[in-house]
Amino acid sequence: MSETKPTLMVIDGHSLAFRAFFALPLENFVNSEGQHTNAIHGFLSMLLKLLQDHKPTHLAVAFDISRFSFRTREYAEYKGTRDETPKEFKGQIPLLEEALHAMGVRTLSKEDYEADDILATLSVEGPKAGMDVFVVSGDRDTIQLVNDEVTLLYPSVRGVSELKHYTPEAVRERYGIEPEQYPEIAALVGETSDNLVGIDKVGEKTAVKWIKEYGTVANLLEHADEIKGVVGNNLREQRERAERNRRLNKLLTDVDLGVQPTELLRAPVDEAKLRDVFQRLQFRTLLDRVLKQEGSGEQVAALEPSIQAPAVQKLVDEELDLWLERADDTVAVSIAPDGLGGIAGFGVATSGASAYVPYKAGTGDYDGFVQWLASDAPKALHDVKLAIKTLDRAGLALGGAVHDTRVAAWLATPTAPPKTFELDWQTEALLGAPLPAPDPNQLVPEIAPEELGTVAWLTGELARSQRPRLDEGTQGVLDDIELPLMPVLCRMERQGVAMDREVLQRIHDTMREQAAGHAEAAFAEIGHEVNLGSPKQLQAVLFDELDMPKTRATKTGYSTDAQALADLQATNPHPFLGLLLQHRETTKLAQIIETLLKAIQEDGRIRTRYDQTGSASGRLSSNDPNLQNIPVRTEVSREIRSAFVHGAEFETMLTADYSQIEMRIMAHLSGDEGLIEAFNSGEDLHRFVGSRIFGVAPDEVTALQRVKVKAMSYGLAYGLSAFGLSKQLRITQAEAKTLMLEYFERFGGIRDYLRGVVMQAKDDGYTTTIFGRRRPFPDLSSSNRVLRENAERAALNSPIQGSAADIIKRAMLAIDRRIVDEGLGSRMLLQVHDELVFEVATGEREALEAIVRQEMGGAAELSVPLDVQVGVGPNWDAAAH
DNA sequence: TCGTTTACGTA
DNA sequence: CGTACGTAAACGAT
Repeated sequence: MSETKPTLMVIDGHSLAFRAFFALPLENFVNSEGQHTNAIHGFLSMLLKLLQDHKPTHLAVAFDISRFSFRTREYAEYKGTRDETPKEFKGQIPLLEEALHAMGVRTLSKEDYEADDILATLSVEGPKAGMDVFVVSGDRDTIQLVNDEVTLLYPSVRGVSELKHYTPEAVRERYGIEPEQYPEIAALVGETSDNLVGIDKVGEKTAVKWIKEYGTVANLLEHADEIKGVVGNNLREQRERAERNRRLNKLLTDVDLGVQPTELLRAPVDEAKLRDVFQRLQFRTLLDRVLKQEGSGEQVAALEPSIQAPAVQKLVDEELDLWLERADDTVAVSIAPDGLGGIAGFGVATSGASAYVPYKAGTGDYDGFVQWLASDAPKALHDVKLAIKTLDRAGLALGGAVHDTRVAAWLATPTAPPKTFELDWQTEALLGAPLPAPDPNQLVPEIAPEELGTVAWLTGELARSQRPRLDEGTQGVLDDIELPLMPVLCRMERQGVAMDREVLQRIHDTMREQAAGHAEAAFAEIGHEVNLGSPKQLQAVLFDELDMPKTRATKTGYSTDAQALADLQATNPHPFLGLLLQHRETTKLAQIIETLLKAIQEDGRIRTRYDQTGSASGRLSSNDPNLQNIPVRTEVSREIRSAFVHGAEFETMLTADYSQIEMRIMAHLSGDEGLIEAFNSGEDLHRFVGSRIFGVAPDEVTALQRVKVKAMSYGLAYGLSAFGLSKQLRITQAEAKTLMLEYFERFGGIRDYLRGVVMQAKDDGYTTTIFGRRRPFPDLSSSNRVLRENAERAALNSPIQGSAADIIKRAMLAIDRRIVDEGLGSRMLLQVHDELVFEVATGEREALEAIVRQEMGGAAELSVPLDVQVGVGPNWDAAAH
């Protein structure tokens, strides 16, 4: 193979990234934390193509440090026409640099100079060191750099994927001049993008003609009196413009870069770093592309999988016991259910060894292992809650779960899409290793037993990579709240809640009957049938047939929601509207009841599943069925709640809820003395607040005043605006504004606190709850106002809602511990964010109530008391009163 | 059959 | 132009 000339490629980073930013749709490239990535993605894509096409031996990417340089000092308006760089773009540059470094690419920048000057310097120094140079830039000034050794790759207007190659020949063809003459032309014509104004009436044609004749601007100006006509006059009058332009568009070729071109030899890709950066950017395909194209031979070979799991051994009997005994560190565990409620096998792994355990229940061969599973020996698993349930069904217990890769992923980025918490996603994205998966064509999909060891090992690898990344607060939440909560939630899910089928059936029939009546009457009003459940058909009826005024716009037309219908009823009363609303209400209730009836299991109980990773705030969510949104507001809906009963062997139901916990948390976090006093006074909160605002005695606060104050107080924690408040209270915006001002005059600490939360979150990029739970808020710095203001409201709410979630979770832990420790037969069944529902074993009513009051009340030390309302009754509805 | 949109239940 | 959720029906694309 013959010696080939080394090739240096120098890229103007900002210029190319900026083109990528506008070429790729912003909204399609955003990671789960809201970080925009289109410029990074586009840039790296283009870089890969450049590397593939030109195979440079040396490479550097130059960045401007700021928009200020020696040029702006000479001419303040230089590039002054450019708009402020979009925030969405700016934020991508540090990440792009990080990605480049991970790819072994040097980045260069120099205070007081532009990236173009770096390009120019290397264009001179490269050939001196015997290199050919490719300059990649979207700035036309770089045309002056082109010569036999230097080729300019210039993005065409068509986008980022096609680059025009400017060789001296191509420059001559395009402009009819030598490359080094380009700035002479540009100085005369001007350059809008640099805010350099040229000579009036002089365009490219004239400029080229002049430069062909006189060679340079300087020489042209010496002979300025030879030029005839208006343009000649203009040239003479505006000569300083041309001179200034020529000074500014000359690129410096002697910038001290502190690095020789030969030192820009391409470094190998740092795969670990690359995976880390790309994981954060959520670039999966690009990762493969980079590794395939740029990874060394070995790295490419190692891609599947990129990390090597230790060989999996089969362990039984004494070998198994010995293995466990020798594993002195945390052991990662994976479990394979057999699909029949039992367990087919386990995987176990330490950092250096992995094994699988074929399991047969009832043989006694696994006594040691079973004991170890239940023991405190530290274990890491993916989805501990599911593991506990699976084991429990098989008659086994799990102890010592010190890490859960699923919940840890959620705690780290609670706003990420749910799939990113899953094991397969994490192993692929973070470790670059596919998770062994069963052959989907199998009748009973099962992974090969030895693969269980690999699953466990990958879980362990993840755990080892996750834990050090968690900040102290998050680690505390994981260790002290989420992990210990898992067995508690398992018990609640296993127990379920007893239902009275007959009650539900009766209400259901009534609702269906009423709904049919409403529908029939509604049809009579408009003279034909229509699907009342179809917003589209309703729009036709309301806005075309009945010619009602248009309501709030939706994506597909106009709203027909309850609020819109009520508004219409106020302005354009029509019997159809009322009947439609009634129909909505009755069918909704009937539907809810049907869902509940279907969910009742053979033993007459409903079992929900609590999703510990289901919210961004730290709350639980409930599904299949959702028992956290059972109706409560209307008479009929309370009847539904009366169908939630205690099991036959229990004495009664008990419910306990925190009253105004979010306001109390606000009082605590804000330190607002007025609000703290309100809670410590024992006076009705809204009455107290109302008396302060309206300057009357608490018992003189009118009902209307109390309603207003209450709406204001509750709205605070959600970032309510004067507009929203006016809408809710049906008062004018001016009135709402006055109310808010008066409120904050008395309780200014709250306003200061809420503002402070947002400011802090802007600084940190995340909010924190009382117990250290974090939630990221990337959109707080968005230049998109809607996004930013949405983020601001979510951010100010987040420590409040999140702390409330922390507190009730802590209460659940404490209550569960007491119930277990004191050997009570009563059980905690439901959690509805600020409420806990129990069934009380015979004779335990007082004891349980004492425990619940004590542990809920003591779940956090705030500067105001945590008030707990407890009720007892034969069903959920009765107990709540 | 799927994903999206609309609507609506809770705290 | 008030936060956080889950579910269901209709609808249009597949």
